[in-house]
Amino acid sequence: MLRISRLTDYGTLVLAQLSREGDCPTSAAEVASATGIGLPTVSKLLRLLAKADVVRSTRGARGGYRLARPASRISAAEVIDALEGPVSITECSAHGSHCDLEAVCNVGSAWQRINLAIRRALSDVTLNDLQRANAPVPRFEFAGMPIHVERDR
Amino acid sequence: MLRISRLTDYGTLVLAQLSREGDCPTSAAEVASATGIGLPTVSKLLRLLAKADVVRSTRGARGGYRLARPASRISAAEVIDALEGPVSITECSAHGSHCDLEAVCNVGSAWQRINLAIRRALSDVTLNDLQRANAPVPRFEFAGMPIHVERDR
DNA sequence: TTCAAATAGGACTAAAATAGTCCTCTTTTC
DNA sequence: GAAAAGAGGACTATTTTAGTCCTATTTGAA
Repeated sequence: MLRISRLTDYGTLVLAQLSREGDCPTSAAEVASATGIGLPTVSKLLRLLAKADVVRSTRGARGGYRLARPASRISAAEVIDALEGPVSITECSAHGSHCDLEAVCNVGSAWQRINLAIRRALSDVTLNDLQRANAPVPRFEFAGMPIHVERDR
Repeated sequence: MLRISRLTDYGTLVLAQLSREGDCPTSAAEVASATGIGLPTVSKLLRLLAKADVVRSTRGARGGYRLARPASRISAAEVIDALEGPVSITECSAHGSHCDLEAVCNVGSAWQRINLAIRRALSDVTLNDLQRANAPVPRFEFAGMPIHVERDR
């Protein structure tokens, strides 16, 4: 349930690698060999991330990619949006209210609120957190109420 | 991103309908006609939900389905687990730690913790919450633009 | 000034997950 | 015993996702 795509998962590895490389442009090929992910796939990921301004590209010889800003200012939500598109938790909620079952459907809005809660949480998790193994578990809220979340287990 | 499947969405409609019917067994056909979802699909959903003990079935003539307990004690997480299987946010985290990139992968645990937090949030949302239709529908926006996505059908 | 190293972008294919349908069997009521 | 229901599984079609490849463009440096 609620799974991020494999590509997004790879995306975080790629970004983590760029983060390690610091500010000088790193080529897709270097990232590929450092992460073990195939070059065509890495290239595709980096292109998508560049389009979303999560990374910046430099073309030409000695070119490559680097993070568009520090890892502490890149959120998990941005990465997911860049790689999967900003879609919502249910299909119909993404269209406003265009769905065949509209007349009888009355459950939409709670899913939307759940979605919002999840997005908010993902916005609070940065690439830095994703890299650091022991960051605190994010706090979730639903309908304005904090939802209690356990610490590690 | 992070979308529940259409079947799960339908599942909540089906459950909402059963909840409205109260405690007497309601046939899949009745649910289908009340919700506008196809009968074969409704049957499949109810069978899965019965297997997970979210609904209880009565066989034979005048049989049907009813909720296994009050709507306030059925969580969104249970419904998702029943219809999509209990999987995690990333592929590798679902298998323990079997992934080709294991040696170079150091981002796993934060996703796992995000996953835990999301599950926790979904466990706190009940079918009752999902049915209550009116709460202000938050306009969903990203980077200032309302998000819509996805093709029409 | 030309070559090689890069990214940009899109088209395409293959594989996997999802959705939906259908058929047959069993259980139960009337 | 007939009809109304669920159980279960097999199957097909569709959609999504992943991954590859080709060509064009940009840039640095010999």
